[in-house]
Amino acid sequence: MVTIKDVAAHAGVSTATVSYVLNGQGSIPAETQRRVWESVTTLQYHPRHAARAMRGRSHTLGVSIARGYDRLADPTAAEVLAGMADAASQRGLSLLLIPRTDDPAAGCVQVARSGQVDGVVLFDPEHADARLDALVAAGIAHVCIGQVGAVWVTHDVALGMTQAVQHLVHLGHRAIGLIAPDPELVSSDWYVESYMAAMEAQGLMVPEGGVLAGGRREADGEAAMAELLALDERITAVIAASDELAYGAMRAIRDAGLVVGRDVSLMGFDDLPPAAYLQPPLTTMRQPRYDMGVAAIGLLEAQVTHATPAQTHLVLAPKLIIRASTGQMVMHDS
Amino acid sequence: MVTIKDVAAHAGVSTATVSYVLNGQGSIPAETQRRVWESVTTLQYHPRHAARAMRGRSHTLGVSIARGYDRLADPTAAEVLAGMADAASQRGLSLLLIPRTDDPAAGCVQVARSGQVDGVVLFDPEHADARLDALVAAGIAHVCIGQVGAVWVTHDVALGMTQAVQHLVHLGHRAIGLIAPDPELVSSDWYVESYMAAMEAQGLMVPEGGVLAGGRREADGEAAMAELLALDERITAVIAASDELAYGAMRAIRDAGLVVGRDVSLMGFDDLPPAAYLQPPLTTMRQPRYDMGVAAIGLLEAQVTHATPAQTHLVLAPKLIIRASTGQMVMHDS
DNA sequence: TATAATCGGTTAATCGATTAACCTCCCACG
DNA sequence: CGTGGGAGGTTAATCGATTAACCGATTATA
Repeated sequence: MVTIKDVAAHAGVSTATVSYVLNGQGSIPAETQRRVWESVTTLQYHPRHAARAMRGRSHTLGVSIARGYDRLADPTAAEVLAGMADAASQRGLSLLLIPRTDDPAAGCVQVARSGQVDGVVLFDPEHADARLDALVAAGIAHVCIGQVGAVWVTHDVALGMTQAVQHLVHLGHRAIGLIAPDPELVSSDWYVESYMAAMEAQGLMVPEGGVLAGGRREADGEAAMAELLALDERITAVIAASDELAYGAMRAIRDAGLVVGRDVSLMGFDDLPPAAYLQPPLTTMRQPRYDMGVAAIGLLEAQVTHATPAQTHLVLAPKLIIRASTGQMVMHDS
Repeated sequence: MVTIKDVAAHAGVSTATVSYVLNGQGSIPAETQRRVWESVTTLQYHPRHAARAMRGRSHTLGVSIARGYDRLADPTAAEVLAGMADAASQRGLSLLLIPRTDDPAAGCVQVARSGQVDGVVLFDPEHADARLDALVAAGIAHVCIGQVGAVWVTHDVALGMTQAVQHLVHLGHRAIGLIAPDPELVSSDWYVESYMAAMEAQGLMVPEGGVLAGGRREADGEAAMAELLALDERITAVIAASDELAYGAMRAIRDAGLVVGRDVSLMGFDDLPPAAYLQPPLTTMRQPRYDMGVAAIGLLEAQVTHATPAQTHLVLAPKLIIRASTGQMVMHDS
């Protein structure tokens, strides 16, 4: 293994000089710098990361994934991670997947206390997340993907809901229902409230019984949709708070003998890959997943380097992806 | 920051004793060990990773993703990564996403030469992969996801194709076509040859013009399928070498006024998430992605620790996922 | 009896890079 | 002529953990 000593010997200078040249410090004449760099490339020298990290930072950020690494296969998480990875690379930082132990909170703290990482990104933080509490208690820099804790990045549910309602209104819909997320999730209230606000802003009444707590899975969406279709007031458009709920809702509509996009317009939230492959393809609000990852790294690095973050949180705009599951409202004479 | 000195002072022993206790070496009496451990927990001591890594290994493995981190959002890659992450955690190893630089090969070498990682997992290795060449030249432990280089992990195309053909034969099909991958990909030949072998093993003739080079994208599958449908010999079942090709093929079948799973049976390879949501849901060969990740870590760790790997490669079996896109052959009187 | 191993530890060297402190030479200035 | 100061380096302390070598007293073995 090539060390700084080898380079120093090869270039005929001391190790200190090599270090100064490498880090662009001190007053080293151009000629000497050239010699040092030449030795570096000749010997293929790469400073030992561990030795460097012993003083100062490790220039590595940790990523804590709560629900198991199979969560990586979820495109929602993977795209955020992709954004983080790109952003980190650009800043000369590495990303470390924090090993999952029996106690995730302990794992996060351990990896930071040991100096392996300078800060931690928390995926899927929950209300009372043990990891979050532990990081706060230990004074470790961190940022949450989702509106939890002190520093976080999230997507703009209110804006998304506003655009969703507007889209449907432009198509002529007035009776718009909502299949909300599982009430146990923090975000649930946000979806419901934003929907209410968006409806009011458009001067629309929320249909009687038109807001249903859906759940998380496809089946929940199916059940909720069936209920919505059974209402007295005919609902012509439905917003599902997630794509997965929308998948189920779509099935319920079809099972009722109706055509999605014609008889009933349906929207999702997320834009997961299957959305484009459904029959009909699903109109949905694409979440700015990649950008959330980029933003998270920015906030975390600011914390690590400046200690006093200029910003504590970011809310990113979603994007309306119009496909065939929403269409012009058609008058029925039922 | 709590160091080993603090622990030593608190426990009333020397730092060496603490080190021995922590690493389970030397002959330290139980009572002393107890005192040390007590101090460790009281002071919340975590050994500094950098100091540890200065001697011996970093206990970290690198992951090099070729095509950009957006590749992470591809469930194929994400699931492999999930397997790697779980396997690494279990062995007390961390996983580092290797930062992407202008020169990926240099990045891989740099991160290993600097001792930041002990070995590297290569995603998406190509025929003449610059990263692979660089790692070999530098003598760095590595393993490829895909049959390239000296140490690799892959899925069993031959077995998958055998099972696929068998499945279709059991359903009564005899005229089975193949939409092959892009001929430029290394794996293309494997698919074609395996298909030929599987057909022969079943005593079937390959239909005239029944093997078409598809490509990579959905559109390629659509075009190929259209061509297959136009053949003189009526083909009743088609195997697409990837789910994505199958998506397009499915569209072509529908556009021809035929029903997938009844008039024409269609299979994919991969089992990506959308496969289950298609109309009809796609029968496909699920690749052992997660297990490939686990296996890769195993091979890499063996290399890192024992220098002389017992195994140089692993071929894992895929799994047939039967859905509605394949069905009993029906006699037509066309 | 001489030699060696055991006990429960300690001391000090070591890993590779950073950086504060210092050194020497040379030139300019008063 | 003496002094100050910058240019162009060097020396050595330092980071935190690991580990070979060793300590003196006691006991087992040859």
